[in-house]
Amino acid sequence: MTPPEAAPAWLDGLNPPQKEAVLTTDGPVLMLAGAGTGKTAALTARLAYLIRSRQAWPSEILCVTFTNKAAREMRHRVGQLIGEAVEGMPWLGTFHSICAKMLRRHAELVGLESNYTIIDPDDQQRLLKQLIADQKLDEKRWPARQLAGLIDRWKNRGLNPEDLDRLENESYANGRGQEMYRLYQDRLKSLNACDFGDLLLHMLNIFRRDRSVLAQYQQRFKYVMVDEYQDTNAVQYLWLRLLAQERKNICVVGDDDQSIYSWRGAEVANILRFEKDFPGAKVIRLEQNYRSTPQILAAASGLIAANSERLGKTLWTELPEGQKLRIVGVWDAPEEARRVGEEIERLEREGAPLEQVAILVRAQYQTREFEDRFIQIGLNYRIVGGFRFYERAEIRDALAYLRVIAQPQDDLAFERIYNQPKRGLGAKTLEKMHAHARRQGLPLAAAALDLADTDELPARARGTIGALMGDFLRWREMAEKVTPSELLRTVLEETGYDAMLKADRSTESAGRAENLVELARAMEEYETLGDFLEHVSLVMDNDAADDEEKITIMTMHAAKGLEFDHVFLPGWEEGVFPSQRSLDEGGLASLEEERRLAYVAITRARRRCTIFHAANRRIYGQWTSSIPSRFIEELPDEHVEVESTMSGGASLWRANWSEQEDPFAHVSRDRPERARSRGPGWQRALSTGYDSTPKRLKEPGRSAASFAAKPRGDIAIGARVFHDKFGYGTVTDQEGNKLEIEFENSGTKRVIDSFVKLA
DNA sequence: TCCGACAGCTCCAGG
DNA sequence: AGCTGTCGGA
Repeated sequence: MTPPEAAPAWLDGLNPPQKEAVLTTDGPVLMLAGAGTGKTAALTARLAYLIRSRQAWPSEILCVTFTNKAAREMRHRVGQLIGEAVEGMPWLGTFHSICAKMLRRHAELVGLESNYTIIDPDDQQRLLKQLIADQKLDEKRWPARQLAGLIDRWKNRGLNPEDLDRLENESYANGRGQEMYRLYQDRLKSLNACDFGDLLLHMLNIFRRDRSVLAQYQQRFKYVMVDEYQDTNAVQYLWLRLLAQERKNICVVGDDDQSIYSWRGAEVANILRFEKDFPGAKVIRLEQNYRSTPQILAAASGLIAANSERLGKTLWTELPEGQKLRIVGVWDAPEEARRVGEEIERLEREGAPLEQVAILVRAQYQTREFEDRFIQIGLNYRIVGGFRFYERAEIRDALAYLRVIAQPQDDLAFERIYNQPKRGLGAKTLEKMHAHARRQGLPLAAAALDLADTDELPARARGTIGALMGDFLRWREMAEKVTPSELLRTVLEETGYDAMLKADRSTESAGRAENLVELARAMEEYETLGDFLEHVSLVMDNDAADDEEKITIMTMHAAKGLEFDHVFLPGWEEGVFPSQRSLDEGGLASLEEERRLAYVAITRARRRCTIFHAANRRIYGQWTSSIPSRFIEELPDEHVEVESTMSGGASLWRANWSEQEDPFAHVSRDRPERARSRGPGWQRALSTGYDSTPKRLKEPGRSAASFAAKPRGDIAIGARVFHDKFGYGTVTDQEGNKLEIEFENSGTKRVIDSFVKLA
């Protein structure tokens, strides 16, 4: 280690513990950083220092964040510190994006190709639905949603199908959990796809199985840094530990009071056991808060003190006193929105920048009321999170086309668009394609191509499919020559998707067309289709860069790590916040997590924080009355001021609330973690040479492209066969897997051999 | 095959 | 309330 003789100016701006964190580069470091204590500053300074002092090249530092926002922020700030000279940082990003990048290089080790598709939760559920139907399970009793949740949780814990114990297995469809999980994983492999959870689990499996790959990354990463360490789940923890255990130059930053992702499998215990995992770890506490006024800080600290299991820390600040937290009780949700709107307009008149104003809600559904109101009064707002750009139907359609072009095995994408826009292909056709695909072990698109040349389908459908498949071949060739965005424009034009939107005179269709234009524009930054598709599934969110001044509406979760001068916290009512779900299930642990969330929310505020609670609110369309959140009661009196627009008002509610008893007597249960290595993976032999390289397979008089498939061994010319639809017949010709058959009652037809039985 | 009516579910949080 | 999936009719 070389302490710099002339410390750069940016090091001077740091306080002693921050400096220590920056300069302690070697060995394990645990930075316990309370809200607003400048941990991002310390982390970025540390990064810059490592690079500046030549202890590591940017490419030798692994820096993991939780959100894209945080990654972007860090990239930006490091750039400012060390200048443009350094080409980005290839290994700075979220767990998922870093793993996706690694997995592209080692895909074959888990039976994937490097152009694998990353499917989103929507695709995941559709896939599971299919599997549930295949297995003749009652989807009503065993919803796909539930299975998806279980699989996610298993993956978060680093469990492969074979790692499940009996108890886990029992948790779905009377002991078929493991079987369904395995089927799902097999299906993903055959689609050359993986879900979000797989990105991490696959990499963990690779690291565990293949020492040389692990060693390669252990060598590469001289330093590892992890932000929001309290939110790492088991699989992330295991992954990190493997990567860091060789050099032990790992610096993690976290705050147990801000652990709000246990629903995603995060284990606060990870931060508590860091010193055990890395003996001799240096623990550095950042306790000076630079963000909030003493009033805000005291209120938040008073609230979080109600939690039991804490590492404990004392935040202090040198900032001037400031104003107390304000608690406003209103009659109903519309009034709440009205009040917030008025307050923001007042702030605006006083000259406060709208960028410094945020409304933080517990759940996404709360945003609607504010949107309605703000549209009415013409207040500029931006909703972060929620419906992501790429979750809109038209965007998903467009992406589905691109996915099929990039990766013909992507059945989910093909299924989405084979009849979108409507081209007269319905459920019957799909069923045929599925049947054929399954029999031949082909991707759906390949099966479609196969069927286009036969008499299995009505002539019309055949022609349509042939044309569509021809289009895909052409687009696939085009993809090599033109930019992704040009390709998209062509596809939208040639499929008639554009025309479909134009023909639709509804109000939304114009917006949809705009979104597609926006999509094409966003694609212009990308050189290859693959780059873009990965980006869109992992990174793209809808806070499109715009220069207009806007207030921000987002969830408390999304707000972690951010700060605003003015923060509004609506909906502090029992059942909304803490949420009903957390009250119904999860017991004390769950309630404490809600309280941490409240702590996070309040500590986002720099200068002013206002909490609202409404007496009435619609829930599922039903007007429901509610009582103020217990968290309001828990705020220390000396740091709050209460205001109510109703007679009796909040103070009365507070009094009433105190009478309630606490129903959370029992403590949460934790299942022992089980995670071990799995056996050798299996390589799925991909069917019959179907790949993304366009092939010259044109045959005059047939559909644009034919598909070379292996014939069935047991059928020869002259054989007598039976077909479900056409009845008995005799084979008169054979070409690959296609037979010409003279049927006794249906004339001569071309059919696929898998559709007939030997008679 | 497509479209509209109706029933049932949801709304906790992210990559 | 608003969305999605299912069912019956053109």
